[in-house]
Amino acid sequence: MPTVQSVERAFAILDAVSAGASGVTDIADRVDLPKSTVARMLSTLEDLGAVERVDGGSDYQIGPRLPQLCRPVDATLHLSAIVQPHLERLAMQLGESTGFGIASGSAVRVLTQVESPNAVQVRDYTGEVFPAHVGAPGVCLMAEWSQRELDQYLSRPLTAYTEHTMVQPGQIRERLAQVRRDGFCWVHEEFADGISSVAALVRDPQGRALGAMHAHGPTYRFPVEGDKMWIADLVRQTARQVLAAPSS
Amino acid sequence: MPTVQSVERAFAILDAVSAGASGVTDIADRVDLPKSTVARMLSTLEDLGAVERVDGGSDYQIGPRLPQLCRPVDATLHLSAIVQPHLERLAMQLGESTGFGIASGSAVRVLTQVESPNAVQVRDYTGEVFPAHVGAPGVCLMAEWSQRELDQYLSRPLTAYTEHTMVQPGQIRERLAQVRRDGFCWVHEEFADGISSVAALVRDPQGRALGAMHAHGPTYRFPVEGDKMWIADLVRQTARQVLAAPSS
DNA sequence: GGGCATAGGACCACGATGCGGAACAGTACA
DNA sequence: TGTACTGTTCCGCATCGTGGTCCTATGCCC
Repeated sequence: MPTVQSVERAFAILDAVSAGASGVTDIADRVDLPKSTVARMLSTLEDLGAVERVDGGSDYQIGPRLPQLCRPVDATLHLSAIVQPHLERLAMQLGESTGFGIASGSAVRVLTQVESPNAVQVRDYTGEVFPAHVGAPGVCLMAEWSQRELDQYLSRPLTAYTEHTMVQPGQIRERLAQVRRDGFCWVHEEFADGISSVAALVRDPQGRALGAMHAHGPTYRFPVEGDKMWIADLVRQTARQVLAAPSS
Repeated sequence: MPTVQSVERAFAILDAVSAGASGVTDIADRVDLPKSTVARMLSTLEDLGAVERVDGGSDYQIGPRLPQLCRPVDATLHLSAIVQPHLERLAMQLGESTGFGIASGSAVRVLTQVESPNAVQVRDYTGEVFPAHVGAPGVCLMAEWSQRELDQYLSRPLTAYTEHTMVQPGQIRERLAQVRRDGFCWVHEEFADGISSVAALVRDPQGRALGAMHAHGPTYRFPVEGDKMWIADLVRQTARQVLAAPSS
């Protein structure tokens, strides 16, 4: 099938811009095309937002359109976008990182994470997937599983992520019962050394769990002695607000 | 100036792919063009790497070319690439984050940072610019300034980033003399609360400072009591090796 | 297994669009 | 002021992109 020359030329020009070419003549030299051809292409690419002029001058650089194309719209991004302002507010209130995860089979995938205002903080886990039992969000989601799903999960040996990770089925069942009563879950140094976290479920108006919101921080400062209950309350309240208040 | 229709169409197709369209017919519907036009465009975009087929089938997704265009080649990236394996080895050896910064006027710009193997670590500062006096890499670079440059910098009030930041010119001059003797610099909680760091210069074969390599970590565990000297030696040695050993 | 519906892809006549040379305006520098 | 260079615009021309058509492949249903 014959290709479209104009599109090939446009990408050659984008290559040159990306590689540091500056003005029309420079780019024309690099791609071996007449200046008028390059000027017309640049004008079109600029209209499209694929390139932009540096400080309104006559030097070109890659524009915002290409990064936008690289971030494909994903159904879960919509949910992330709704949750995001709540996570940001919670991060400011607690001074720690916050995040949101959804079920991925019998694991949990971190959809989005908001950085702590502190320089020392937990690293970014966005996009990563973990077994449900090792972190607070996963435990919250497990509390919603049917008896059959739970039995199946607990019927095989569980992975310990630290020496503190709870892996005994009996203990896990007791923990889940407690989570169902409390509406939140604290996990200390089970997911990773030096990290504590608390999570609560985000539910839709029908009461189904969409995912779990969590806050986590270095154990040496989070939680402060005696603060566990109000922190858990705050996370639980924030989770409840996700689909109750308009996001803007 | 008239635009190039084919390029506009190509981007409309990229938009549709990015938005989740799957096959030729789907995309043709979304962009309101004949299938043959869309098929030809997709074939060209596929040749260019801008789109690719999902699992070799007939569904399309955004290809690797666009992210490549978004990362412009920068002269400093070459230097980063050379430094990177050294930073990675140092991060493994120390168990803390490492990084490399270069002079940017009288400030320091962090070119690259390598994560610590620890879950609790210093956040990523890559790309950020700081006044020279507030961090170990900047102080190392200041030690290379001429008397005139130093006088000019110290003639205006300096910004304190924490209550520990050294901002008195006399103290700074003494510190710089010490750094010239030692070949490294330790900074504790001056750049940010809870962070300590040590840096040493990376020099070219002519002895000129290209930038400064550093390691930093949460003060509660870095450095361990009594380890400051061997850590500083390790950073200084690693910095010396950057342009001495082949990078691979 | 056969029929049907749909999608993908190749082909080709045609004219619209893109090409590129030339000229001009603007800017920087000696 | 003159020169050199860059960016922009115009326009005649023909090449390239268009889009309708048709064929093949695939999946689904009976």
